[in-house]
Amino acid sequence: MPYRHAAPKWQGAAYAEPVTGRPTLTQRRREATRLDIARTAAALFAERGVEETTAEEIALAAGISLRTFYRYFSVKEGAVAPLLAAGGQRWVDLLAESPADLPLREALERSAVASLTPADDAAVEAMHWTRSLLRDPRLDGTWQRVHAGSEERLRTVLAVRCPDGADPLEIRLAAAAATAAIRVALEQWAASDAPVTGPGSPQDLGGRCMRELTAGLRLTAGG
Amino acid sequence: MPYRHAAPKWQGAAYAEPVTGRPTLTQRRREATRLDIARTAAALFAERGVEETTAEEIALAAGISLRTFYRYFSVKEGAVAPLLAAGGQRWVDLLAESPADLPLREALERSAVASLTPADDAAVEAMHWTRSLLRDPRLDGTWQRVHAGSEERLRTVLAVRCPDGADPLEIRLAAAAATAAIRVALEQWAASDAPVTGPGSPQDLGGRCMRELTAGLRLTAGG
DNA sequence: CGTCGATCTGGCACGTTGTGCCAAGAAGTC
DNA sequence: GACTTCTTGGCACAACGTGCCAGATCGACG
Repeated sequence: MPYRHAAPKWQGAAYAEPVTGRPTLTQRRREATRLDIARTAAALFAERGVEETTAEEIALAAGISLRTFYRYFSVKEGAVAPLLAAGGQRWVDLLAESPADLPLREALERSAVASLTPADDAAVEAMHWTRSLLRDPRLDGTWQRVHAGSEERLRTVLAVRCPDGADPLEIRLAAAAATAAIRVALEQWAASDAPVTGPGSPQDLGGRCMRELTAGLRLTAGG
Repeated sequence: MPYRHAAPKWQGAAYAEPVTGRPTLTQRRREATRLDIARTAAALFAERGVEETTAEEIALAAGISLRTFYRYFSVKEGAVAPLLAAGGQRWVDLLAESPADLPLREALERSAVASLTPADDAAVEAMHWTRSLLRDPRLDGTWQRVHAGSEERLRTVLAVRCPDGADPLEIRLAAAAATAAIRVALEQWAASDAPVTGPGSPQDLGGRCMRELTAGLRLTAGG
């Protein structure tokens, strides 16, 4: 059950992205609706369980039709993916922006810890949703899929930063191991009752995992 | 969609497992049927794709009813899990049996490589099925789930081998990273056209990945 | 051997999932 | 305002996955 996410074809001339500034109004409205649905679904899933929540209920609660719901998310369980994937997205973005002369292992660790440090209320909220949602085994698939997406994007960024002749296997391994480290840190945190900051927090556990890992991975690129 | 696998309740007095020898005849027949379905499903999935294969077709081809199919596998895509999970099962079994005085990182690497080295025709067959099945994105979820299962079982075995005060986070990380390494090796092999032995084979790539990893993971237990 | 209890099986009904199709409305361009 | 492109929701529909029930089958025991 792939997450096709009802990819709109922004290839038409009409909704072309303006050269300057951000995406068009329609695009932003669409993204807002997407997040609306995600929050609605998260609330229902956390309150009454995934199994006991129908796609129609989510749609109705979000003020849209069932058919439209499936245009935003091709799978019911995937409706909460935007909340679960936000951190991972930030991670690869930060890594891509980090200074090129920084040793790769350092860049990886710093960006990971930074992405696990909630920057605003939305990030704190997303972490709490993560903790709630991870209690439902029916979202395991979504959780795995989200990290598979992170892993792939991370692989791309790593490939850019690494010397041209880098072994693809090494890159894949580094991306997979690093993603697994973040996942483990989040799972461990979610299973505990630690707050989002301080000892036992995601950035604490994540930092420990990443250090444990990068101490051995031969990521010799960079400074 | 959790894999409940229609767990039979072998708690009744009737089908109690004999103290000696293997499981009862009924149990073995059940396992055989399970593998039958798995092979049938794999053949259909590989031939015509997961999307285009209905659960009823698998059931019919395997000589059972649709209802019975769902008693063996609660999700259509999960029907091939036994084939994909065989290697991982062997891995944790080998690790659990490996000598206790062997350094953990050595034991991990050796058992991993051994489990990736096809021991019989069935193992070779399973590897070829793996390669075929990994081409269908609709089996990504099953693939991830299989490794999630391996990771959990590996965690259990590692916990037994590690000193009592071992950090749970460290154990989880090691299990996750090692599982990811094997997964990457298999994915890389499946994407190539390398044979099941020699350079580029699963045990070759798996060994490289594990060495890369264990060189850094602080698995200081054992000799 | 035959009885008994537990399990396996298949058929049916049923709610839910997810998609194709189409017409109506809204957004953006000229 | 005319035109194009995209979004929306309603309908129909195949497939999915489960609860339920009656019949067959298995294993134990006397």
